[in-house]
Amino acid sequence: MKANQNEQPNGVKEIARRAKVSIATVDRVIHNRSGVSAKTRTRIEKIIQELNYQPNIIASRLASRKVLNFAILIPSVSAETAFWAAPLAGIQQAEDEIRQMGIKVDRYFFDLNSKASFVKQTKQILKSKIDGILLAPSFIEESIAFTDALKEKNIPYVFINSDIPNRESLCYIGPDLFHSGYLSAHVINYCIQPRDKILVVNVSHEIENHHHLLRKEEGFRSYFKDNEKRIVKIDIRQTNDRSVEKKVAEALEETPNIKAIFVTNSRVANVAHYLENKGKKGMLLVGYDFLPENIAYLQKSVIDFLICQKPQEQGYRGIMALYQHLVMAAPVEKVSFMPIDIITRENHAYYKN
Amino acid sequence: MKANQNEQPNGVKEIARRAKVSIATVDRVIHNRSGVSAKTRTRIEKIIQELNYQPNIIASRLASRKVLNFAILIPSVSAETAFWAAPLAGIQQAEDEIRQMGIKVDRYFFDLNSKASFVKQTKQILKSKIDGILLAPSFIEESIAFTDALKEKNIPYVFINSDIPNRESLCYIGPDLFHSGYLSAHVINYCIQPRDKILVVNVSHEIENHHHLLRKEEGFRSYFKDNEKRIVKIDIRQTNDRSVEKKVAEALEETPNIKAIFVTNSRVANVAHYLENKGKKGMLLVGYDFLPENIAYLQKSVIDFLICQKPQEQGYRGIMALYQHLVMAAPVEKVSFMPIDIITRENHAYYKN
DNA sequence: CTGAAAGCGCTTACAG
DNA sequence: CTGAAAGCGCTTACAG
Repeated sequence: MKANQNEQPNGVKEIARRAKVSIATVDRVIHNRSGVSAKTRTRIEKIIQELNYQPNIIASRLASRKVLNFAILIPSVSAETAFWAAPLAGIQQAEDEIRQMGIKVDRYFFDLNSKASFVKQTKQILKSKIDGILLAPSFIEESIAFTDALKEKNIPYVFINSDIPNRESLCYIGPDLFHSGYLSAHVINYCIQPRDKILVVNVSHEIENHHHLLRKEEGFRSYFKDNEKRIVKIDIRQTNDRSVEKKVAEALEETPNIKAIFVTNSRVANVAHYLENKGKKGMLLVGYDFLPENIAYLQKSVIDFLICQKPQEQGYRGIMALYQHLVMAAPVEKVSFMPIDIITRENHAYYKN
Repeated sequence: MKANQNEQPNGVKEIARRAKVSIATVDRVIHNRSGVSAKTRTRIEKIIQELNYQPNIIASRLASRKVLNFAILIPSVSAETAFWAAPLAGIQQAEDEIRQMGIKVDRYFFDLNSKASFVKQTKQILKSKIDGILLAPSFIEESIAFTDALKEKNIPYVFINSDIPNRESLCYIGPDLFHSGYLSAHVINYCIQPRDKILVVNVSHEIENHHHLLRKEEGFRSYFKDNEKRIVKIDIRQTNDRSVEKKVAEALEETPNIKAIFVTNSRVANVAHYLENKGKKGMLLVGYDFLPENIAYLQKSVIDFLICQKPQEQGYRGIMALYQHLVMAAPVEKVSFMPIDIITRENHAYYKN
C-alpha cells in the first residue's frame, strides 16, 4: 500500500509535523507524561485542540501490550444466593467482549453470611495488582474501609446492586429499591379491592443490616400511606421452609381478609411453597427476582408477579463502566438505575435477565 | 521493546514458521483466497487447527483500512411514526461504538404510507456499494423482491420490528406479536371482573396489510378463547382524533359494561384523549409503545399500562448483528425476540427504551 | 503459486 | 527535554 495516500489526516504524525517535534513527544503530551518543556507542551496541546484529535483506541491497544486487570468482588453463588449467578454471567459476557482489548477479570467471592470472608477478600485484592474493581458493597462499614484503601491507591471502583452514596465511586449500577417497592404496591393495588388487606413479608437472617429490604418496604408503604391499616407486616429471620410456613400461617389466621402477599426479596418461593401446599387459591403473590424456583411458581400461577432488575445487565454494565473509564477515557454516568421489570407467567420466557 | 519476548505465541507468524511458508500465504488460507496449492493449503489448515488460532480482530481492522458500509431502511419519523425515533437512536449508538472499527452506516428512510417510497429507496440501495443492511420489511411483497436482489449480490440483511419468516435473513430482531397480545390479555384479566367486557381497538390506515396488528389481536383473543363474548372489537381506519372519538363513543354506548380498552398499537393516545375529555374514570386502558404522548397519559393515569418492546435495542442489536457477522465472523442467533415489558406510571421513569 | 517488504496509528525502550 | 527506531499482529500491493 502506498504511503501518504489515504493516511489518517489527524493522527499523531500530523500533530508532530505541525508542532515540529517527534511523535514520541506528542505521545508524552497526549498521555500527560512528564519530560516535556512547558512551551512545547502548550504548542502541542493547541494543535491537538485545533485538529480535534481523537486517538485511535484500536491502534493504541495493539501497540501497548499492557494488560489491564479488573477485579470483581461479589457474593458467591449458593442455593440461598442464586441471584448472583446472573451478575456473574453478565461479567463473563463483558469479559468475552473486551478480552481482545487486553482486559482480564479476576474473580473474588465472599460469603454473604460472613463479614470476615468479605474482609479477607478485600485484603487479597489490595495485595494484587489491579486497575479497577467492581464490587457489591453488602457490608457497609467494611466496604467503606476497603474503598478508602482503593482511593489511596487511585484505583477506581464501581458499586453494583446496592449503593453507598457519597463514596466517590466511579458509578453505581443497580436498582432504585424504594421505587421498586412503590411499583409493587401499584401493581397489587390494581388487582385487589379497597377493603382487602396486604401482608408484607421480609425473609432474611439479618434484617437489621439489610437496608435494601427495608428500603423496598418503605417504598411499598409510601404508596399506601393514606391507608396504612391495610398493611400487615412480618419479619422472618429463620429462612427455612418450616419457619416461613408457620409465620405466614399465623399471620393469615390473625388477620382475615388478606388478599395479597408482598415478599420483599427472592424468598417469595418459600411463601409460594406454603400456599401451594395448603391449596390456598386466590391469594395474589408478588415477590422478587428471576430465579428458576420462582419462575416455576410463576408458571403454576402460584406467584403472580415477579419484580426483576436485570441482574445480568448489572454485571455487564459494571465491567463496561470500568472499561469506558480506563480504556476509552470516556465519561461514565454516576448513577445508572436498572429498569423495574414486571414479570408474569406470560412474558417471563422473553425476559433476558 | 524487545522482540520475541512476549510475542503472541499463536499468530500468523508462528503458523508461517511451522508451515515453512510466508505469512502472506498463511493470510491467503485464513481468508480463503485463491492462489495457494492444495497441498500447502491443507498443511496450513492443519496447523491452524492445532494451534486453535484466533485472529486478532483489532490488528486485522487496523491493517486492512477497508471501510464497511452498512445501510438501514426504516420508516421516516413523523408525528404518526414517532416510534421509529427509538430504533434510529439505537442504530446511532451502535454506529458510535463500532465506528473505530471502520464501519459506516448509510441511512435510508421511506414513508410508511407509501409503498412507492419504499421501492424507490430499495433501488437506490441496490445501486450503492453496501456490505450489509438492516431493514423494516413493512411491505411484504416489496421486501421479498428486495431481499431476492440482495441474495443475488450476497449481501446479508437483518429484519427488524416485524419478520418475514423463511426469507434467509441473517436474523430477525423484534417482538413476538402474538405473545404481546396474549400478555396484554393476562394483565387486563387481573384488573377487571369476570363479568366485565373488553373493547379491542385497531387504529390504522390499512388494517388489511398490517399483519402485525392482527397478530396482536389474535394473541389477545386466544387468551380469552373460552369467553369470546367478552370481547368487542372495532377497526378505525381514519386515524384523526375526531374519528377515533366517534367510533369509541359508539362502541361504548352499544355495549354497556365495557371496563377495559385494549388498543393494539401506539395510537392508544387517541383513545386516552377521548376518555380524558369525557371525564370517563375507572376505564382500564392498555396500549403500546413508549412515546412521549403515551407517557404523558400514563402519568395522568388515563393510560394504565403500556406494552413496550425495547425499540432502541432493536436498532442497536440489528446493527451489531451485522457487525458480528461481517467483522467478527461470529455466528448470529436466527431469531431474537425482545422482552415484553409492562410499563406503568410507577416504572416508566426507569425504562430504557 | 509464493514471498519480501511496507504499512495501519500508536507505544515503548533506549540513547543522547 | 527530545527523537530515531522497532514493534504490536495483521493486510496489501508488488514482483517473481
